[in-house]
Amino acid sequence: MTIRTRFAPSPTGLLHIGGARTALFNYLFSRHYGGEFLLRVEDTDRERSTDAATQVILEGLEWLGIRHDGQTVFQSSRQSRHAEVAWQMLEAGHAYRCYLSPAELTAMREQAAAEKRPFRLVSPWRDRDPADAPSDVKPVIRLRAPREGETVVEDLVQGTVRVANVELDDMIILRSDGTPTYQHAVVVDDHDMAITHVIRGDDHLTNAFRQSQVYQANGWDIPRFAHIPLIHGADGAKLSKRHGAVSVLEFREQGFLPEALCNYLLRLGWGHGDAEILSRDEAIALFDLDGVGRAASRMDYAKLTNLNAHYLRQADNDRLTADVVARLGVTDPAVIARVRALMPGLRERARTMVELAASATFLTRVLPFDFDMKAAALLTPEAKVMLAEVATTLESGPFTSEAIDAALRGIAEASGRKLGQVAQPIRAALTGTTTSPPIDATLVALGRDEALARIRAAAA
RNA sequence: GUCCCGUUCGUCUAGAGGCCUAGGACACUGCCCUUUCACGGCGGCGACACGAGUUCGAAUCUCGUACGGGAUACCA
Repeated sequence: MTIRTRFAPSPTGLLHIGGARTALFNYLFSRHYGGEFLLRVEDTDRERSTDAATQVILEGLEWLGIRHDGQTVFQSSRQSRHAEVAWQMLEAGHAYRCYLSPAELTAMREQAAAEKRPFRLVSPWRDRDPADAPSDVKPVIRLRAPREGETVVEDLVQGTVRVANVELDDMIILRSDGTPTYQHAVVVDDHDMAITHVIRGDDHLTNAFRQSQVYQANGWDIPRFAHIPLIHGADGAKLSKRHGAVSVLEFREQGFLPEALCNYLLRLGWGHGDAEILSRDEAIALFDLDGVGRAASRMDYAKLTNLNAHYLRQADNDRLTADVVARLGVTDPAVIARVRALMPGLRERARTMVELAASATFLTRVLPFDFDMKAAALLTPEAKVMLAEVATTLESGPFTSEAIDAALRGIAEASGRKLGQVAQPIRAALTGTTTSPPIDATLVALGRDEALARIRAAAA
């Protein structure tokens, strides 16, 4: 049997990291078993769904490199099929028309609350003669759920979960306006799409009971369920805007690489021995549902950042340069060349693209520029004399890393200074700061003309 | 309220009755390396929520308590 999974977001907001991880797990699981991964946009709530949100979800998945198979299914386009199934269930006696008005429902609920007893709706219309139906109320269609026994869900992550059927009331499958409810639509769609494994957040665990009943009423095979724990904020509370970046696209803005985010998300709630760094291929080879934990996990930016630094160090220099140049708004080919030249040294020192870009800004400066406090302090009268000497020395000879290194060591030795005492003032002159990649590489990236101009300006 | 789920270092996790004096990673921290900043290397700190029980033996099994989370919609 071909394994088929799906990711079914509702386009009512952003693609947050919890959703992204759910998509990742579905994707990895299907790939691991050589199956298919489908995408279904659950836009049945017309009020809250927007095209913009759909686009954000699509863009987020693409950025993360989570590709789905086949056409994207829009749930709204399947409403007639949902209704059709509802009518069939009605005809077969697995569902019934309920004429309870919203007002009556509210009254029943309030009374139950007042009496401090749990509210379990038992609709009088479940067994009442439809001939008694009031003519002024448009009915909803409710599932005729079993009243006795229990419903059991064999969950691949949570284990066997069971609930007494008396706890579950007859849910609405078709609203009075003829539109399907989510609980019904999901089942019909998953069945029609031949989904074999439903992997989703555990906030849906209790929905699985009701959905199982719909499958059973229709005589359909129930897919395997896997309810994965939610991701919480660093404070342990449910993820929300106040936790900083929530949307995956925000992570992109904050300078995280998609491969780093995927690796981080994979390890959040899933483990495989001591494996920490996993490429996409390794993840596909190793991923399985038995490695998924049951407890909610917290978002940890420090770990994400550390992972990002790892991937930054092995990323392609041209790719990083393009990103940095875009973030800095640089268009001058000469400056772009400097950034590219120094990229191997820069990327060793940054943890995010934002930091990388910041570390490259000195390459875009135009004389005269400001020095930060520490850099300015390095430019003592004595240092300025030395800088003039350095400038003179570097005027001739090959302007290569090796030659520059040799020349600077010569100056240090001749003047009885440590190399650091020579390099730091040069670094200050070149960058206006006290940190940069190795001084020889920095000089080479800037080019002889620009480098000497900066050193002379600082020596003056 | 009721139903369902969960609980190992600060965080992510390894752990499927003896291999656990509980391992790894991040964070924090000491030292080394060093051309600044990083990287790296070697150390340190640090956890089985609590209480009963089963067992020769429990982080691992059972029950209870506490604390979290989710669900209880003509939302998804």
